[in-house]
Amino acid sequence: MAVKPRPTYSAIAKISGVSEATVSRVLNGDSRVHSDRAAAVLKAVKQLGYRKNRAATALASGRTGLIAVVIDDDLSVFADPFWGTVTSGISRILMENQLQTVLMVTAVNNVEGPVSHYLESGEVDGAIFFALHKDAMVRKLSKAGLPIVLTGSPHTDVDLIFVDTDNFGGGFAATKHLMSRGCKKVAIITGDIETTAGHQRLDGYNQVYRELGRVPSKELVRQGDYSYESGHAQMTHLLQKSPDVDGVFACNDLMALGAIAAIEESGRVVPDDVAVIGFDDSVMARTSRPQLSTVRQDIAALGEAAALLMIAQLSGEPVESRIMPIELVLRESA
Amino acid sequence: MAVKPRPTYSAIAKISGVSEATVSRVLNGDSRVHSDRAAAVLKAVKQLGYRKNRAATALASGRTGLIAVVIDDDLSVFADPFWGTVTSGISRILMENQLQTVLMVTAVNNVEGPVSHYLESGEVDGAIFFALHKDAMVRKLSKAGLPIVLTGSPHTDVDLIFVDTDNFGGGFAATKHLMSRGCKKVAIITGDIETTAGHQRLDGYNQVYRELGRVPSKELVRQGDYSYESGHAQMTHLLQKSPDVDGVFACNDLMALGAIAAIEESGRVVPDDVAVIGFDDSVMARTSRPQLSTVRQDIAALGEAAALLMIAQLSGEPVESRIMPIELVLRESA
DNA sequence: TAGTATTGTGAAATCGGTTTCACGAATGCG
DNA sequence: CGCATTCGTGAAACCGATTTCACAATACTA
Repeated sequence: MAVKPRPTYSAIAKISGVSEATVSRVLNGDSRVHSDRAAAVLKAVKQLGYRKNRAATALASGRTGLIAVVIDDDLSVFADPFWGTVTSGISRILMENQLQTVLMVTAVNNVEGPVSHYLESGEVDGAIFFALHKDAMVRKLSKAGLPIVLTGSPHTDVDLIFVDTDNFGGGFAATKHLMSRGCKKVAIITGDIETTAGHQRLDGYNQVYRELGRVPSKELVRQGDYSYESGHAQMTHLLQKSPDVDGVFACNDLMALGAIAAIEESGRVVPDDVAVIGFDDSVMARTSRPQLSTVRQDIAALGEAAALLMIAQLSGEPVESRIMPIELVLRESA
Repeated sequence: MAVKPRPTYSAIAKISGVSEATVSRVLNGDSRVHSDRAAAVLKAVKQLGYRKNRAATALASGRTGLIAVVIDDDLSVFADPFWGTVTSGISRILMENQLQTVLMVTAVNNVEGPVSHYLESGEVDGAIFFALHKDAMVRKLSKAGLPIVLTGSPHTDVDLIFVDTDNFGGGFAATKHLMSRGCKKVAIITGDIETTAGHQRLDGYNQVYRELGRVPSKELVRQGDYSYESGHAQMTHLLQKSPDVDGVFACNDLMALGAIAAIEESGRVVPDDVAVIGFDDSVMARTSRPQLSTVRQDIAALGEAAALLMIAQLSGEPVESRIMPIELVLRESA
């Protein structure tokens, strides 16, 4: 009936013959404690199977041991395994460092919204944000002193810490490969151009042309929205306006698949008539036919990097944003 | 410089002219407070923009306001959007009820592991588990008094609360449809047969045969592991051993796509020669060609139901496990 | 060797709420 | 109308850690 109450400092202090203050010192790595006393405390801790009460620690120290991971509601957590993977990478690293992940899937638009209030009021020690469209709120929180890491580049390049895929490099590598396999007229179907990631991929694409001393005609740059349907629609448009297009870099796999569908519907063959490269290396890239050549990002590593940057910030170390390398995965479509 | 300190009960008590005890009563809905005093307190609260300190509340009341969502590491959070969707459903509902989601992506096998200890030691008010392979740990925690909800049926049907898709109904509906479109010899590629979900889908399949007074030949029941490759391999095997198979129910979309690939490689046509139905209605089902007929589960609703069951448990209401309905989505493959 | 600086330690205050307890006032009952 | 309840309230204890502060013991300076 009577559940055995969890041990507290009081019990440890009694057993090891020191004061609670000393117990606290030992457990928080204060070096000024005599080693034999410290040993006695640690022994008692082990003997009792003691574990700190997080709430008490939080109240007394102001540190909660919680890191928020904030995901915009609009975002396709619902359809895109990408964010799940990033999140589990984050969670794993945080757990290894005695931190827990608080997941908030919610509308992040509002600077005065509940999320903002929650994060401001010290319920978490830091926050990791995913791919924002606006960073007003984040900047406000950052100014208020909350350690923050963005996953995905910030818009205004203030001094926010972020991790991101090498979008430019990915766009460059994909386009370059299309060129070097003989494509003369390489188009791009961009994603949401509002996002930095979308922009950077386009920049990579343009850079290839630039290095060849060429300029892509405006018609070859089509704007999609990362959906299958937009890939299909933009490709259809491309094939009508520029029937001699022979290569396409789609800014994600979903649009690439849409594009391939459109190409085949037009009676052309992938990759012989039109080569296609996607971005993400999602499951679909392997399971589609033809299998999709694509730009792979190490998504779990992205999450891990984000978590590590957060931990570094918490421990007061100087931190620098990180760009994660990409890898071109060649399959059948290009 | 000096940051304005957050208001506390003390401030509210002073402004509204009552004691801190009364402030607490008002803020916790104790009905015994005079309405005019209560009004004064609420006014002060609003005026100060007061928000409770979660750590202090947790320490004093023993309730942390946190619900753990525990995901087995092995699980394909990495490749499967399924769990991300469930999780965001959970998170949304919990947030609406002033609860936060603590995400733990970790190996759940060990009854004596860190997760178990963490959950036992009162750091969270409850835990929602995803698709377990063993429920020893969960049963232990449940016995220890921690409110628990499983997503996916438990193995040993002790009195654990769970939400699950109508796997039986899904298997039944898919198989039935194949039969009624004229298939004579319908095979099944099962998922991990260790999981209850896998079993139940198979049971649904068998039930259709049973109602027709038939028994599926052993050869028509092939065991996969939910991977694309296993779908491909099992289908190839099927086509060799039972060349006259004309319908396949694959227990997830990924295997269905693998099966379709194998069917087409053998020179047959989907759905004319062999009709295929998957399970999940993942993105791939829409983007593949032929588009995949499949069993749709309302995944977000699954998460929401799990969260609601948790909330009900926390408030002491009697709760019952829930089975969520499925829907057959017919596209091109069957 | 006297005087100051440094260490190691425990008592007690503190963090910000919740809850018990005691007590006066208001109500119910006979 | 007198006594037993019930109600509303505030003072104070409490939750379990951390941290300040004072003090004794030791180490260093001159």
